Amino acid sequence: MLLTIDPAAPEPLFEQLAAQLRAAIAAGTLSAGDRLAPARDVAASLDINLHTVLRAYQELRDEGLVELRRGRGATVAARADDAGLRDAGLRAAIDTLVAESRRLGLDPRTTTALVKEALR
Amino acid sequence: MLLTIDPAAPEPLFEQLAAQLRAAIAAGTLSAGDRLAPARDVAASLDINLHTVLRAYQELRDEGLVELRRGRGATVAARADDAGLRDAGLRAAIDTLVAESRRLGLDPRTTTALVKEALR
DNA sequence: GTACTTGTTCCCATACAACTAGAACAAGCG
DNA sequence: CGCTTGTTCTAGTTGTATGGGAACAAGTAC
Repeated sequence: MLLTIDPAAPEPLFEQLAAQLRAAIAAGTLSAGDRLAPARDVAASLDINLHTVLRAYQELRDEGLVELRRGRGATVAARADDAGLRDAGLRAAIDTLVAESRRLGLDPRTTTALVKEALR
Repeated sequence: MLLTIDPAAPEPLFEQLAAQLRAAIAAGTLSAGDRLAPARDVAASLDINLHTVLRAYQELRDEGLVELRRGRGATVAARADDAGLRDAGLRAAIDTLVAESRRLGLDPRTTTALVKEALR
C-alpha cells in the first residue's frame, strides 16, 4: 500500500492520506482485517510527523472504516466490507454523478458542495 | 432568501454561506438575474464580518454562478441557469447517490471524500 | 517476567487560514 | 450631489495543521 502526499496541495496532509486509504478500501486493494502500516513507519517514509499520520487513521476510525489498537496497529474494520464502500450501486451512483457533473461543465467545488448539502 | 450559519461547525462560515446559495440556485429559489442581499446587510443580520460574506460571494463568482458589481450588488449569473445546476439528470444523480449512501449507512465524510476523489 | 511494538495522550512551538475591525476607494444609481 | 455596494488595504486575534518531543498503556514476542 503505497501512500503519497503533495505538500503543495490545498488539502491537509492527513486528509490526503485518509482519502487514499478510503479509495484503497473502495477499490478492494485493502480488505477487512488488512493491516495498515504503523503510523511511525508511514511518517518516517513520507518525512512527515507521526501526529499527522495518526490523525488520518483516527479520522478513518471515526468513520468506522478502521480499527486502532495499541500494540496491534491499525486494521481495516469488518464494517468496511459490510458497509460496502465497493458496493456496486454506490459506485454506479458516483460514476453517474461524475458524468453529469462533467457534462454540465460544473466546477468540482460546485458538485461536491451540492452533494455535501444534500447529505445534511 | 434566508441564510443561516453555525459558528460551531467545522466548515468555514463563508463556505456555509456559499453552499446555501448554491443549493438555492439548484433548487430554483434563486434564478438568473435575481439579486442577492447586499453583503453588509447579510453581515449585520448574521452578526458576522462584511469580509466573510463577500468571500462567499466571491467564491460563487469564481465558480461562475454569481456576478458582482460595485454599486449594483450581487446577482445570479445567466450561466447559472445555462450551466444547469437544476438539470434533471444532475439532481437525479445526486438523489441516487444520497440514497445509496444512506442505504449503506456511510458517514457523510466518507461519501463526500469518495466523490471528491472521483472528480479529480 | 522482559523487551519490543504501536497507538494514546500530554507538552510546546511555528505557520497559515479564517475571522474580525476599520478605513478609504471606485463604480453605479437616483 | 448623496447614497449604495463591491473592492482594496492594513492590522490584529483566533483556530487548525503540522512539527518535535516525551511519557504512557495495551498488546505481541521471547
